Amino acid sequence: MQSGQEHTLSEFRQQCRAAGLSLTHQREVIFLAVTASKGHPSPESIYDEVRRQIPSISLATVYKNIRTFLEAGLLREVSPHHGSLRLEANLIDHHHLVCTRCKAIVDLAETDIEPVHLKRELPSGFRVLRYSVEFQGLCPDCVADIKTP
Amino acid sequence: MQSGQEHTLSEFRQQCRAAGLSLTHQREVIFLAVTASKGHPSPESIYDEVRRQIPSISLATVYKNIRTFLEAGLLREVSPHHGSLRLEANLIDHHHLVCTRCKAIVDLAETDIEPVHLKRELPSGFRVLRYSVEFQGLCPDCVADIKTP
DNA sequence: TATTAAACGAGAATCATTATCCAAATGTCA
DNA sequence: TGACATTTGGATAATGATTCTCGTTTAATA
Repeated sequence: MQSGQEHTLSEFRQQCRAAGLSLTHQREVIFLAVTASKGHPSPESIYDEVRRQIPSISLATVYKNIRTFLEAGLLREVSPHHGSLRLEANLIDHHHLVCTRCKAIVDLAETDIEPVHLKRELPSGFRVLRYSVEFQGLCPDCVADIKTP
Repeated sequence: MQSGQEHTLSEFRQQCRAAGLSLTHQREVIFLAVTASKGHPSPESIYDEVRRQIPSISLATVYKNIRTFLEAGLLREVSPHHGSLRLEANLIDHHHLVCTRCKAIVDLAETDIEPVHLKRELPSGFRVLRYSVEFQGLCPDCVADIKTP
């Protein structure tokens, strides 16, 4: 185990306890693999990584625990609607309101927000073509559903 | 056919001509179904809609043409990495640089941009919990690849 | 340490999407 | 306009990602 993971590990154990999740070796290795990954890994790439330490682990176990961690708030998914392709015919720059509960997406006109300003230079060499702001939250329907379940 | 689609339709025909795409009845109905949809439809929901006008259409035809439209730039997909779940352990608010070519995602600290300001109220009832800015473009590697293929 | 509930592993099942292959429609040019 | 070459459509098989099932193993706790 590399140095620097001890802290993450004890934090992880504490988070599991707080969330009422059993501590298993598989869970520790999976979670550490995600945090150790510099990028934004896919379940498959985590599986590849974890198998180096637990060759017998099942892909289903990786998926199951990733989902558990997402539900417990220990991990987050980058895109709130990765499951199915979503289309738009509006090619003009604009922004999105996304309901994290029902996955609804509502457009917000480019002119509805002040232009975004960078405080510093971007990582070298990245060529930005456009940007869009994603406001995450709850749509009116889901707000109502939560208040009166 | 509802009023107001004639304009979209003639525009569509012109875009197809410009892109060298054959004009078919299926393509027209599919494209109009996407533009008529107020939200951000999935292929499946477009299929359901289109079948009301062309009951014999195949789901594969819908997918094929959606892909064609995306490649020709007639449509856009909402999420640049919808294909596979991507994780992050960084729960602190931050932003993303996304390479539209190789799908790489790089974090940008919350403090790297000026706070986003709304010019007007959001659509009523939407409760915003957080926002993040997605800068789309090309990462250094892909910039280099394009220059020297 | 014995009991019980939760988690694991293997593989089947499901869902979204793409590929294949033949028939039908489109585009073009004489 | 008619014939031909090309593209597209429809049906269905195949693939890839993800979830489910079920019998076995492990963790939590008394």
